[in-house]
Amino acid sequence: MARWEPGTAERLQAAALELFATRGYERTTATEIAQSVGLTERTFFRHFQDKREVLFHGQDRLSEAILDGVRGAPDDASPLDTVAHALCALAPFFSPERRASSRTRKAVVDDNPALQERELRKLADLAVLLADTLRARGVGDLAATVAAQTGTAVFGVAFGRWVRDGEERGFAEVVTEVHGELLALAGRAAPVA
Amino acid sequence: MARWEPGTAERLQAAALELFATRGYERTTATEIAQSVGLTERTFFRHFQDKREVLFHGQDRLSEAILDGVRGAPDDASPLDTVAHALCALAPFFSPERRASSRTRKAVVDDNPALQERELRKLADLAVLLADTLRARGVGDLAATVAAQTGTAVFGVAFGRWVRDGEERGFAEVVTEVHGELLALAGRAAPVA
DNA sequence: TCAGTGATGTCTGTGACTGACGTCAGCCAC
DNA sequence: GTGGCTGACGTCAGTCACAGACATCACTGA
Repeated sequence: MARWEPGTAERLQAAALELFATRGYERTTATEIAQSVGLTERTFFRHFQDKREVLFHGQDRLSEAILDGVRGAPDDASPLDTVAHALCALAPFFSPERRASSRTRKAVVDDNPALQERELRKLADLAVLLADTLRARGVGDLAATVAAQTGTAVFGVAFGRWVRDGEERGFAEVVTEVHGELLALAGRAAPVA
Repeated sequence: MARWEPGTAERLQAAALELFATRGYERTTATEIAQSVGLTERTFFRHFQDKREVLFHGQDRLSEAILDGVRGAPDDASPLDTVAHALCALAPFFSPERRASSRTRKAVVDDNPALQERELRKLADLAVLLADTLRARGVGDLAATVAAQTGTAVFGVAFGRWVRDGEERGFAEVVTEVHGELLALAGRAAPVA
């Protein structure tokens, strides 16, 4: 038998989400989270750079999936379609069974400005990676930046709607709707401001 | 003569920017900022909710200007054009003389993740206000959300380019370029993903 | 003249984080 | 099988961002 149970970070994350959801983020200390799984505060901070990060553990798999989606898009797809395609490929991460826990987590984040800030930064970091990946596909600098920025905005809006809507709507469906709305808006706009 | 000099917040802000630019954000304590203008740490935190906020003092005037621009746009302008119009009206805030200090400030922010997070949140808060203002003009819910989100993305990209480019380019000109790029990208996209 | 106001200082406490160092089971070489 | 190495953890002490409670005192208006 191992000296320590494996999956320490995951246990800390689960305990943190539970405590945050019941007591609130600010009224939960890192010491409490650690103690609730039989560890010390110091160990908590060895696994996570800071207290907020515990809610974002494992999110890089999502980012990687998006980038893979971009890299796997047809060569002749436009930048915006490439991103939309990659977002739709994320559907497995947002299956109906995961909606409940996503909602709990989102409620916790929405309830605390500090957590919102971290979430926004993760999204911004993703936008930078997205732009890099688009540039690697030959997309021009400005076009890549704008497409990446717009794409993450679409992702954010779509995710919020997917979590909020009680009705059964697949994630890809919501992405398509939001993406379509963007194109409709652009179609009604003039090229010169 | 008044017991205390007026403009305490402004003096703290100037001192903070100076110290952050020379020593770096993390190696500057709130106590040091306060003492450099003859005040105490406690007074610093009476003027600013937290240490980061000192770099964002007075930014609400910018937000108000954007919202005014939206409210003052012609009634028949499309949502995206309305936002672009409002952004161009921001040019007085981004005059050539202010570019140097904007660049200093941006360098400080770009150098510190915590400051980036705060900046992103300010932008996100602006997007919410923008969406509300668009809705008040009769724009539909989803359209208002997407236009506001896209508009703040355009603002962010345009601001970054305006600060970065050494060449003399007016802010409105950069906004028009970025906005145009977005429309061009949308024109090359298909409505169904 | 005198109570009220507002910006400030002082004191004290909490909690997020960090560096240095000690501990100890499992693994590997010899 | 013994000794050393490693990795995950604990312990201790320290810094700093913030916040509550209370005192101070120039200025103000009645």
